[in-house]
Amino acid sequence: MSQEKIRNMDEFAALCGISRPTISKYFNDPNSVRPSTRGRIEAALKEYDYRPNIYAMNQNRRLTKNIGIVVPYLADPFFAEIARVIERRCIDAGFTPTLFSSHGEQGLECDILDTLRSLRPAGVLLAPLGRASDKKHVEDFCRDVPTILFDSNIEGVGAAFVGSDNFSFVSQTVEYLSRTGSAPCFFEMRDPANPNANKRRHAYLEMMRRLDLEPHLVKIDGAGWGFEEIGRAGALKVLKDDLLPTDTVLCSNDRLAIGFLSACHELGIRVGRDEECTIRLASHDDHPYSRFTCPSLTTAAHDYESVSDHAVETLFRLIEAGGRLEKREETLFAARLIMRGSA
Amino acid sequence: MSQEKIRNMDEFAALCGISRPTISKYFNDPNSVRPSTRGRIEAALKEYDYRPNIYAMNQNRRLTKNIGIVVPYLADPFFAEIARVIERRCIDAGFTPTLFSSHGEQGLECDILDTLRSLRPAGVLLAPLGRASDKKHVEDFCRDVPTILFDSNIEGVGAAFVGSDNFSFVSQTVEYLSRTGSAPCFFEMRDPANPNANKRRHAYLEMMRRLDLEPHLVKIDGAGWGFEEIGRAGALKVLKDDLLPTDTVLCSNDRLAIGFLSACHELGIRVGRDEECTIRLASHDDHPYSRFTCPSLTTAAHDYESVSDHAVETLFRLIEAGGRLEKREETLFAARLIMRGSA
DNA sequence: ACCATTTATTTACGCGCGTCAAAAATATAT
DNA sequence: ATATATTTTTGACGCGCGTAAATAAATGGT
Repeated sequence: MSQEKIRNMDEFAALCGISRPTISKYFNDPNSVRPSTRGRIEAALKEYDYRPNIYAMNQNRRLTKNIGIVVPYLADPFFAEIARVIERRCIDAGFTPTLFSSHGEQGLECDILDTLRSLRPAGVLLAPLGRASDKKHVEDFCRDVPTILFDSNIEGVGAAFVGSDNFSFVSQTVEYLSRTGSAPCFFEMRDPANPNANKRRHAYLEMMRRLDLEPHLVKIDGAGWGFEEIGRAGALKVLKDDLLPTDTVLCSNDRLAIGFLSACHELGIRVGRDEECTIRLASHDDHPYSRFTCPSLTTAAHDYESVSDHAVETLFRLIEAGGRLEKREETLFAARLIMRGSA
Repeated sequence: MSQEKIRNMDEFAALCGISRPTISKYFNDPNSVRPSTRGRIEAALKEYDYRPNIYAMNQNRRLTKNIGIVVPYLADPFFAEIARVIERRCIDAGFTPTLFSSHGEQGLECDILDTLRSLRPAGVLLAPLGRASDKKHVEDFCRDVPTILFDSNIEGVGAAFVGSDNFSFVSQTVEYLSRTGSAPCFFEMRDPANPNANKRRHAYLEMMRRLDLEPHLVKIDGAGWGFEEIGRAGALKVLKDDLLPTDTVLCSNDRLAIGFLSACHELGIRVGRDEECTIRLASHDDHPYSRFTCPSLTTAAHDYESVSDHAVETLFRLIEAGGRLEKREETLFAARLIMRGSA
């Protein structure tokens, strides 16, 4: 490989023996030039490693090849995992994804959207904070930038929503639990930030009604995104005060359940479906760690693959269509029940 | 707020009644203009919301205000957490951090460095893959871009390294374990990707030598970043075949320990320091979930704050110094022993 | 070998901002 | 009030690339 530093596209074009506009065309779409030309360019690319100045490129393109990925809380392995898959899909499609985490803060989410707007991305995949989002700010953003919402929906905002079907999660866990033992109570935060939590509560109540069982909501205090600690503290209180109406507990999500398990262990309460266990515990999300808890967690799994694939595909469709879809789409994927040791 | 869209800095300057170069100066450093001027600009900024085109800005600046943050595996909450802290520090200092994850893949790490190079960042905070890194590629990158390594060191590469003192981790756990019970064996992957793992093994051997105890290394198979599963599978094998030389186990890191605990639960083996427990387990890292395991994990905690603060501060110093430090710095922070239920 | 079609080249302009030098305006000190 | 130092303005150039129109060359089918 030659060691000369190439300053710009003009120099590189000269070294190729090809005109600059053709080189420019190549970088915008390698297939838009004749195969023989492409070959010559790529040969030169091997020899002198030249990369166009992205800032100059993006300044003049009406749309960049950037894609913004925004999640509410990256320290939650669930989001880290889905972000990873989405990122990969975008790269494979020739885009440049940039990952942002709102860290559970409204202000930061707004800042990220502002930054993103000035990055003029081709499109954005946004998992909003939910109830904690500045709805108007998100709405304004989605009007200007082609955006797909995922994980948590905001009615009417964005070109489409792709997520999981909360009813399918809860119906399967409730059905399974009540079929194999006593009916579950529903363990959740009093004031959940994520709209999925509300959907799950409603699904629980609806399922219990259908099965003609008496519903019990166990609401615990706590704010923020430290769900494990909130679940642990809530469970300690509930267990100590003997406030649990049943021996079967269905947590709104796995992170609460992880905290619940921790509290049980602390109090010497055994969880599982064996004889000597006094509590059965199930949950929702199939958090990456839920298979390693003690006992491992019976839960309803997101269809990660489908959600991320469909979100990305929808975004590409949206981009191709010039930023507008005929009408707002909502796609929900069903859960898969994963039976493990805890229930 | 007025609704007119401002197209460029010229228009905004006209609306302010201030010349464009002064506006430009303001955006580069708000304190470089007279307070009265600054006031007028900021008043106008409230009224018409204008933001300079970042692409045009960065094209002409010799150095951008971007900072790259690269971690080996973002789905590991340890890295997610440290990335979060670092990100925040950079934002507060007026930089624009961009987060990248190598997802444990050498190729991706190289791609990220290439992308980063063309982003012309002011500086980069890089936690390399370690042994899996393409050392030459990283070295070349560090020659061109001001880079601070963190978490895992590559000798002589980058302007500085900031990390944790592995000896301090292991010395504390080994000392504690052997003082309060039988001496620990060391449970680790046969072929660890992270160089810290090797340092920890050496520290274990050295500590055992100093305490005049017989060391036992328990090496398990497995590759990749799914440490929990590797730990679980390894522990299952070791426990079933009764290969454990002692009743006290020290895991190289918490994620292996989480897998170990899972295996113990599966086999009905009780872990902890109580009478009825047969195994004591300790580990290193203070992984965000280690307080919620059953039992909670006795571990040695990173000084997250100090590592991230010092890494960021060193990077700022490096940037101010124009990209060169007098000599390569290495800073290690001591661990803090966290005693919990498992040992 | 011819013509129609596709592809590449030439030339030139514009994008939005950084930056520089010289001149003008303003602030601070005496 | 005057001299000096600081800040702002004016005017102009350049950055590296996208893009468009007109022209030239290459291709491919007959």
